Amino acid sequence: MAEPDRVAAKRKFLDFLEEKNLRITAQRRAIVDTVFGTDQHFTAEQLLEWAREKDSSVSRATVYRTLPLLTESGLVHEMDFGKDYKIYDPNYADHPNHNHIICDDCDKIVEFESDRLDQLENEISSGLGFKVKSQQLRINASCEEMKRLGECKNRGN
Amino acid sequence: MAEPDRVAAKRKFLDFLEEKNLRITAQRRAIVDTVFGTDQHFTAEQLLEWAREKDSSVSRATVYRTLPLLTESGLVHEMDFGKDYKIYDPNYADHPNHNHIICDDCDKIVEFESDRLDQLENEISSGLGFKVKSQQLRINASCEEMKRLGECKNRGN
DNA sequence: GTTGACAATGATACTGAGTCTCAATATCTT
DNA sequence: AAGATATTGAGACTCAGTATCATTGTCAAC
Repeated sequence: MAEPDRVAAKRKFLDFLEEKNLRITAQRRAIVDTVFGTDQHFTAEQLLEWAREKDSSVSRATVYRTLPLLTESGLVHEMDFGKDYKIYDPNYADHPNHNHIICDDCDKIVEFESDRLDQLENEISSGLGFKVKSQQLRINASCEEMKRLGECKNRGN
Repeated sequence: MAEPDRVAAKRKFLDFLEEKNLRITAQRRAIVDTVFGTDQHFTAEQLLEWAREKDSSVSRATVYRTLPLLTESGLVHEMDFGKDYKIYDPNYADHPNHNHIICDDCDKIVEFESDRLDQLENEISSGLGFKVKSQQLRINASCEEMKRLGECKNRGN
């Protein structure tokens, strides 16, 4: 969340490109600057829009081509909340394995981490004969009740 | 999983339709018979194909119209594993709140339940000011390691 | 600094799951 | 049997994401 982390993440991604002998183009720069210039979740379409503000030549195709590189590098997390589009999370490097609560009332997404949860998942998986590669706990919830009581506690997204 | 449960689920759904003043048509019968005649996970397109074997007049539109009724009734569970199609689980009435491990190697899906997990989820959610409406833990895993050791333990799907 | 191999690009056609529309048909009530 | 209306199938449509391809940009070798 702090500025240095973002800068570090950006550098890590540029290193990642270099390692794979991929070129650092103006469009990729615009996309990467956008991604690591926010801590908000975003969709591919939003990323296109934002990146175009930095470099109007960025095309939809390039955004969709760069997104897999970002997730492959481990710096951005791709998430599927059952909508017909995917959501990307640029905070993943800082908070690996975090999970999400989606409020069905106000569409806000709240992140949380839990060591107990991670531990439980590993226990269950190995008990079933699997090695966990990734996990995603999605909780669809309602803050309606909370609103009734006052402010809903979530911090937006 | 026993036969009586399937029959019960089917009756529950027909009651559900009646309560909502919805009609029991030949097409819906074919769809319902299909859904509660298997314990396999299925996609909308698979359901269409199977239902058409019972009644060739079943249309894609009707399948897509009936699916939300099935999930609304609580007897079928809709799941999203990050593919571009949804997967439906007719075992939900028997095993509410169960979760899934998807093997990235062989695409098999294994179900599991955990009271400890349910409890932990509720704790976390209410701590954050939410009331859980539904939850879905998806674990992407590998049985590659398990295969190396012998048979992978999962029971297919 | 030219050159050339080839990575990367944008425009656009395409895919495929799921939705919408609407005229025709089936169901249930009375 | 008749009317009110829920339901239907066919097919047009949507929209996120993918594939294609001719053109352009990058970088290493010279």
